[in-house]
Amino acid sequence: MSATTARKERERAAREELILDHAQRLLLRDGYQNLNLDELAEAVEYSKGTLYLHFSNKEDLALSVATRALQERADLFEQANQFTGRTRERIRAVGVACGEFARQHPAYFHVELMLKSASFWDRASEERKHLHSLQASRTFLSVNNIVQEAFRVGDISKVGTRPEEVTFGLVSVSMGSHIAAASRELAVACALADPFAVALKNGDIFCDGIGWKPLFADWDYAATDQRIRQELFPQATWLH
Amino acid sequence: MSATTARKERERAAREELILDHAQRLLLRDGYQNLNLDELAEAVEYSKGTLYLHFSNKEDLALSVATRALQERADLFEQANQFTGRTRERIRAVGVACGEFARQHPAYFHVELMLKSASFWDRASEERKHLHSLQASRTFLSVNNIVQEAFRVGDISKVGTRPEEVTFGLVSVSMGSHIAAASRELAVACALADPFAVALKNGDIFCDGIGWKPLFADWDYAATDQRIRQELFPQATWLH
DNA sequence: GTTTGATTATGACTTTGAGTCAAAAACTAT
DNA sequence: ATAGTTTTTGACTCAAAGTCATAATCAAAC
Repeated sequence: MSATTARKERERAAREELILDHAQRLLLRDGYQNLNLDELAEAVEYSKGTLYLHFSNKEDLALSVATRALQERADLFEQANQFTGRTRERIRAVGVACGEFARQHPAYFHVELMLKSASFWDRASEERKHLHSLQASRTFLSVNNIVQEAFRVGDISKVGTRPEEVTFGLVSVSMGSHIAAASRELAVACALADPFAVALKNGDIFCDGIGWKPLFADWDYAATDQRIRQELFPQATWLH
Repeated sequence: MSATTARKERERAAREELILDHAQRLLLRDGYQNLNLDELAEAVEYSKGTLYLHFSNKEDLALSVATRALQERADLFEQANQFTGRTRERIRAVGVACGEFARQHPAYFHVELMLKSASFWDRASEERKHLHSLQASRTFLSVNNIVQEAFRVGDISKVGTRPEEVTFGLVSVSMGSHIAAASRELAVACALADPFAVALKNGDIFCDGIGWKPLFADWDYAATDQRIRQELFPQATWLH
């Protein structure tokens, strides 16, 4: 690749990031339905045609926004995987990372939900779909690795249950909690103080339920939390 | 109200059901984005204008489809509430009802997810929104009643936890499991045999986690299941 | 520094489908 | 049968996604 082509490639990538930045902002403000490509073109100061040089259609664009966020999430998960300690402390680090991500990206779960609509996957390009599933695998493996090890070292010893079932449960609890917390009506009905904390708490209950040692009552997880925050998120400001 | 007016009202209601039936079918086949009102008008053999005599816009129509399904769900939940036995057996009856509903309405969770998109609630009519929240309350209360009683009789004795938090957890686990199970990729990665059974299993784990007595290991829940199926769903055919 | 051919960007245009409303059809009461 | 009222219609408007012929820009050769 010549020097010129390399520069062009860089410029193209930068423009794509610019488009994604604004698309994310508008998506967050208006939702997918009301995302207007004429307005987006206006915002990034390129023509609508140029948008289509990057993305094959609106779904493809939205999927890319979601994938970029998912990548950041996967990065956080893998970082959390570096945390040292008992396996249950490590899965907790992933839980905290997940909450931290949700705090920083209040719209992410909305976007992810949007992706569950079948029509999306019909229209998005194969390439973007592949990139998305790559990042999805990274988050899945981050969790599953820890669960596997927990079985290996005997911190989980539930007979008749495969590691993947536990991973599936953890993902379900986490996803469900965040989605449910995002539903204002339910959050109000349940008088939830901190919708992010509730996902962690539900995770604790689930882990206790499968008997993942050390159980919540048998360990100082407040200390673990503090260590997680110091080691993994030293920059973040913790209000509680 | 005169006899004529009464008849007209009946006819109008019947037409609305007809529209909702076909809308549900097309929504299931094509998703919300690709639901075409011209095609729907064609299918129900009324003009497009007539659709707008019933629903103020496309979102309003989709919300109505969702509400109708939710009503059926709330009916099942309230039926399940009649089940007699220990509180944990009763919550299990609700769980089975939830799974039975998911089996009968494979699209429901997709539609419910769609509703989480903010733009929906901006455009739907106040009346339809109210009807929806009414049905949502019914399902919430069905679960919350049992949880309250479990605290009252001492089957749950977790200090520092309010009943509503437990209810929120149960809803999260159930919703999360069904959504996660609907995601083909994850279900395949985890090699799930029965995506419906997994929601129940996750519920068991969660209940064990909060120490809801009798614990899963201390009671013959297979027998409870059989009783639930005989008493609540005698008509259904059980493959397992 | 000008020409030329290739690449890239544009925005006017096409198409699609949601939502409207004046006119037509159907119904009701006298 | 007729006049007045209500209901239904589908051609129309309008907004926004997606296209593509043309314009602008760029890179290499002379």
